[in-house]
Amino acid sequence: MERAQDRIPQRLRALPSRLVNQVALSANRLVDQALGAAGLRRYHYSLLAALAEFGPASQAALGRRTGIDRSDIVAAVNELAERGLVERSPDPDDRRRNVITVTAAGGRQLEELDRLLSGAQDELLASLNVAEREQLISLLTRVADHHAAPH
Amino acid sequence: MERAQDRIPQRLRALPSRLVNQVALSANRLVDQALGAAGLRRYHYSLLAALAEFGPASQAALGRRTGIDRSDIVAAVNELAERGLVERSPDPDDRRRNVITVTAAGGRQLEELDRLLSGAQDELLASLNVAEREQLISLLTRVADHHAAPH
DNA sequence: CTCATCTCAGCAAGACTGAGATGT
DNA sequence: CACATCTCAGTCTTGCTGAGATGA
Repeated sequence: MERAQDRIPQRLRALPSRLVNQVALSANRLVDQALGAAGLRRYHYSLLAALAEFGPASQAALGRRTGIDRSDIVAAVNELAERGLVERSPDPDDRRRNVITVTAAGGRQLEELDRLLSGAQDELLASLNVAEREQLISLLTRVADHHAAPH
Repeated sequence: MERAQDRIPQRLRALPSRLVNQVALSANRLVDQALGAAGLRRYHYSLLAALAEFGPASQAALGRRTGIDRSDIVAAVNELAERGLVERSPDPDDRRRNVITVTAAGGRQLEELDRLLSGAQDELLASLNVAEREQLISLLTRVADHHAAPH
């Protein structure tokens, strides 16, 4: 019989790449939980956020802005439309496109999701004070930007 | 036609949970690339590291120490054994178990993987100086530990 | 003709579940 | 008997690719 909690190798515990993955896992768990309280998922929030910030858009543009694959946008928009949070209508200027628009209910839902998400971030960073949170965000942003850059 | 690079919503860019995910993605890409140079994967490194630090172990113990699922250990150990990096032999004290042992070649391979991985971490954190790297690691460790704790 | 858009069908990898065979 | 171990088969989810239909 082995000890209940086996120790994790130091080589692994110290690896930044692994640390970041663990934190990402916790983050995803907390965020999924929070958004799940509203019956929605991460990509729903991404879509609503993109629509709220940049206004009505084609599904292709939404895909580029949120990083959601072209193939998956269809179903996600369907789900939002079924709940009355967005409307899909043909673009009169370019009949290949659907223009997606947030409804009033969608706007209210987004505010609610913002509150839920903000709570999840607080939980995630609960062990850090305000200055430390800002520092972590700043460092992560620099690392992320460095690799997102047009190489 | 849309602009080539669509802007990402500020709500998303600012979210710590999202930042951490982006960084984790870059980390995984770099690490996979580095280990791929030796023809191995992340879980192979985890296994070799666990064996090197805690000595020969059963497959079940390896699973607990590395977080690899019991079902996936079998194949991973097979792959390492085929390459002659570990040996699988029946445990004389408990005949349900296989005892997995690192070979000399496995030890050398681990050192090589350590070098490759260390290079990947450097690439990942290239935009930070040494003090900043330590700070990031310390903050991430605190966040990770806070959520890993036996709640 | 070319390219973009929307849509669907299907693949591949990863994380997991269930269950059987063996042994403690 | 309950439980641990090793193994295989199969499921589910996610991110992606390919291709067809429509239209600019």
